[in-house]
Amino acid sequence: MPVMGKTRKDVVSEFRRSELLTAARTVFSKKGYHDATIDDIAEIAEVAKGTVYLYYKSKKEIYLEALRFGIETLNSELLLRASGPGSCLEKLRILTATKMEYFEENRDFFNIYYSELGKLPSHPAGLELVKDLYFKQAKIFARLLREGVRRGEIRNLNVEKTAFAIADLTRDVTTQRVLGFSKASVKSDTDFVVDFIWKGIAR
Amino acid sequence: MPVMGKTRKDVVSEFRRSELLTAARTVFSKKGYHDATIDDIAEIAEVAKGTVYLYYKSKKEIYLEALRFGIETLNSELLLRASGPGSCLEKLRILTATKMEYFEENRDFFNIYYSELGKLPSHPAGLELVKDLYFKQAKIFARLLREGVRRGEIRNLNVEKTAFAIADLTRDVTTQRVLGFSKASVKSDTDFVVDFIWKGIAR
Amino acid sequence: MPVMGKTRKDVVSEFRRSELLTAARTVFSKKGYHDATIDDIAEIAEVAKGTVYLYYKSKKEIYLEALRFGIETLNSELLLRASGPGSCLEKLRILTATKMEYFEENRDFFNIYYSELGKLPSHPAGLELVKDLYFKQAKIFARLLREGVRRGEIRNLNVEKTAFAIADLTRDVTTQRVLGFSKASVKSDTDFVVDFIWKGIAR
Amino acid sequence: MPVMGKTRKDVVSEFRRSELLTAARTVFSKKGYHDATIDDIAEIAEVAKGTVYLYYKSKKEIYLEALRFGIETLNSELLLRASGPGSCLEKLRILTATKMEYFEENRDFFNIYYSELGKLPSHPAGLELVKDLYFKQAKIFARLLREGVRRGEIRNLNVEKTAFAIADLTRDVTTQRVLGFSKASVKSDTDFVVDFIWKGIAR
DNA sequence: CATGAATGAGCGTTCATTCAT
DNA sequence: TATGAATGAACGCTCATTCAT
Repeated sequence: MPVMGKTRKDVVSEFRRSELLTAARTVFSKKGYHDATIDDIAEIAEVAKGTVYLYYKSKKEIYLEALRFGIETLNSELLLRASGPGSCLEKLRILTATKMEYFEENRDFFNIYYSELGKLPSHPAGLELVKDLYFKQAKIFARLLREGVRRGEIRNLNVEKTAFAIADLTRDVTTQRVLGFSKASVKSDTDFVVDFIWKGIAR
Repeated sequence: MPVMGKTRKDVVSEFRRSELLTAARTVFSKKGYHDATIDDIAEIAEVAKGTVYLYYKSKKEIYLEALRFGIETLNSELLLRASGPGSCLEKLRILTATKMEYFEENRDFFNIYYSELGKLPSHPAGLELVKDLYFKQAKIFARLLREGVRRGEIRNLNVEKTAFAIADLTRDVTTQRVLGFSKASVKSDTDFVVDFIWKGIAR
Repeated sequence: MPVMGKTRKDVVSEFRRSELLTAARTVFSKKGYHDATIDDIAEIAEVAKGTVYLYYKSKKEIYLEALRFGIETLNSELLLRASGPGSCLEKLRILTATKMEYFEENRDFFNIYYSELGKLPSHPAGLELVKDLYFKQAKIFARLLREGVRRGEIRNLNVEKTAFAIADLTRDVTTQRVLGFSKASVKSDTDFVVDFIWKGIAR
Repeated sequence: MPVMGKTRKDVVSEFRRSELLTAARTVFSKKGYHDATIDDIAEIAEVAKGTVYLYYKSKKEIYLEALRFGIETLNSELLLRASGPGSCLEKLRILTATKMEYFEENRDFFNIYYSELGKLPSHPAGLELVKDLYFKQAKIFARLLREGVRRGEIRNLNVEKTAFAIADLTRDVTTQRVLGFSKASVKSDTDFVVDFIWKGIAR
């Protein structure tokens, strides 16, 4: 009995997939890709091991899915906030704060993203994800920069490279937080990043 | 017949260790820690599997050794260059260039450093290495910044956080190079980083 | 549908454990602890190597389990028989016969017991087993002797040492049988042991 | 320059063999056959690993040689003492004491003999050694018994089986000493054995 | 003779994946 | 759909043995 294009089955199925994804994120975050086992994930998700394979066809798939989900959620959020009104500096602050807070609230995801990212290009499927992450996200910042340059709020600079640098700096500071090197508040660290960037790019 | 305190055997032994380290670096770089096998390393080094264990007592040891070697070599280089004369900007340029070039010439090392770093804190021995890397290197930049502030070349800012940010930015740009996102020359990328930083920190 | 507190699965699982234990006993008996491989055991039990680890967590565990099972079964049997009525000589004959027959019917176990015993005290878990074997069994004989002394059937002697000697003599004669040095019937060898002991201890 | 049929080389060679054998005995005793390594033996003997193979062609050979040497030394000693004058009881006491003391003074050997004996029949070469041990030694006791029977000092009994039993009892008591179950003096334990046996066999 | 670096077969154990129920 | 027992390929590490020096 399909409702809204989704049968009851579909709903249950999606629910399971999402439950598993959450479990996977927790486990991958805590143990890393290799030390995480399907059993770990199944246990957290409170299903049997075989059940995992009804929803994901391999360990790698569930891993990439967890990564993709986190990236896409973050990117949607950023896109949403970037499209609002405001000066370039205001938007930069909003985007940076959004990212910092997202990482802060989703350390599970950040750990996966941060610790396993470097190995992704070896997986064929991983490369696309990296592109998604770096490109889509950098694009958001790039558009912001371009607008700022046009409006004269920002000096003339290499937009692409700067966009990447901005995206990375947020990640870097979060890394320092995760490793315990920065004990400052999220707000304070956000301010630092925005300040550093703005000084570097403002006209 | 020992010469210069080293017997022929010592020389051969050191040569083997270094050969193995190079092989390990290649393999770890290509496959990551977990997917690399001792057999892979042995094959590249053109020795039998057992031979590896004559020089390193475990897979983890050879991995950490490869990482440590790369870090220490880089840090020595940086220390050396940082102690010379020159204005703050000149030194910043020298340090950044040194690091960029080192990563460029030692991509194997960079891959290990970049891709596995996130997992190191789980190894007890790895934590010390991370500290070495982040702290010692950040210290070098921090001293530079402090001097610049004193001399009035640099505006008043959070020296520690900025030092980390500078260290990270070089790494970030190299990542973009490794992933193929930046096709510019090392010099050009170096200039970008220095420019970005300097604009961000100059008085 | 649980019956008698055991589900079908429990039954299957116990069956497997016991199948594996039997296989292990065969293999350990033939090759000794070190030369036996998990593959050997798996092959005899007609399962894959990994399956063994579903039921026992290590080679040492399955080995100790095989040893423990044999010892406990024997000791139960002895305790049961020792508690019945009868003169001291009659009981001595019964116990000796029980042990001889048990070894005869469980040569696999005897081989493990005999051939690896000497190394057990090096395993921490093994020590307890040795104590179980030597102490519990010697105790059974010691109680018998003490009773005999009290009743005046047996001369005054060092009960503890004699108990050990009696326990050992049965083992010794079985060894001679296993090595092919004694071709006599179990009954005949049992008679010899009982006779030898009784002459040595009777008033 | 051969002297007494032995060249200097032969002497040196025999010396090395014996040094290695002593080392091997120590190591095998402490660790058992499998856990002992050629490296261990070489280290104790203060030679290089390769040197061991100049004198013994395999680990198994050196092990069997160590065992054989211990057995033959003991058997020679027993033969020597058994051929002297004296009553049957006196001789029994002398032989038992000799064996007990030999084991006591050569616990290294006893450990090998006791703990690994059971596995020997699986080695083809080992079987012969076992025969040597059991047969030759039992023969010594058997001859004694036969003489005793002839002289009327000993009752009529199964000489062969009794001889084995006597040989084993000495071993059994030593086992109890080694495992720490008997804290009595060698003399006291010897007395116990002789007494037990004599009561069991005397007319 | 002596050395010890090099070899490589071998084994215990793990775990992603499958499949009968 | 859901289960979880079974599978077997894979890998780190050891160590008896060889052989060039």
